Amino acid sequence: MKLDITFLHQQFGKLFEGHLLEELAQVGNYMEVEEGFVLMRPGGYIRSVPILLSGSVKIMRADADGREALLYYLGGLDSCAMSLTCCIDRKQSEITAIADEKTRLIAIPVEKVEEWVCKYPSWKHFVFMTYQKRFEDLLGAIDQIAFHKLDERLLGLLNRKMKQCGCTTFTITHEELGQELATSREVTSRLLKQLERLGKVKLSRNKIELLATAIS
DNA sequence: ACATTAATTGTGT
DNA sequence: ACACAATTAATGT
Repeated sequence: MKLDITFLHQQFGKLFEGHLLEELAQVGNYMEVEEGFVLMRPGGYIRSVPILLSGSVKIMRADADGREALLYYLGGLDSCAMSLTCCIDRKQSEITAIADEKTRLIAIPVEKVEEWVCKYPSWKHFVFMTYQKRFEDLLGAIDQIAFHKLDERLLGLLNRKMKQCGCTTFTITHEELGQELATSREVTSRLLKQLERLGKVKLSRNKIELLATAIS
């Protein structure tokens, strides 16, 4: 499917100047991908920079345990800051990008991305804006990674409670537990659920049982 | 036993 | 953090 200039005007008319739209129509590559489509994985080279038209894309990074940590979502008329940095240095990708739903996007060849930064003020502005947005998202992601030590605090708290009452099951809600850990109920629920998967703990309504494997 | 409500817990963004 | 869905306990009829 080739790009229609009228269509581009509808989407980007407010954002980009006319000449840029024309070039976009020439070199941009329109794509539609289904949910679950892997747009990029670690180690892959970046050949083009995407701009989303609709849908959303999850950007993840494998953490130390090999689990995939969510960095941020791409949506709206977003582009990907990682692509932008990587393509300038021709570096390999350090992230995984997966379509989170059916997504339409325009892929732009890397040469043009660089060229346009000098040529079109509106493009430069767009690039800066996507950096700014992603930076904010990343600050949020850092918070979540910092919580990695929280599961240990939770286990410690449960252990202390166990010693106090001399039994392995407590009557307590996640809400109350969250307050003791100075965190939200949701975070506590998720942490407890992980501990349950690891077989450290058994959950039921208003009740938490500390299993032998978790006692220190 | 069944319906209704409230509280707790789970999940996606 | 928030919104919403789902589940479970409690209560009234």
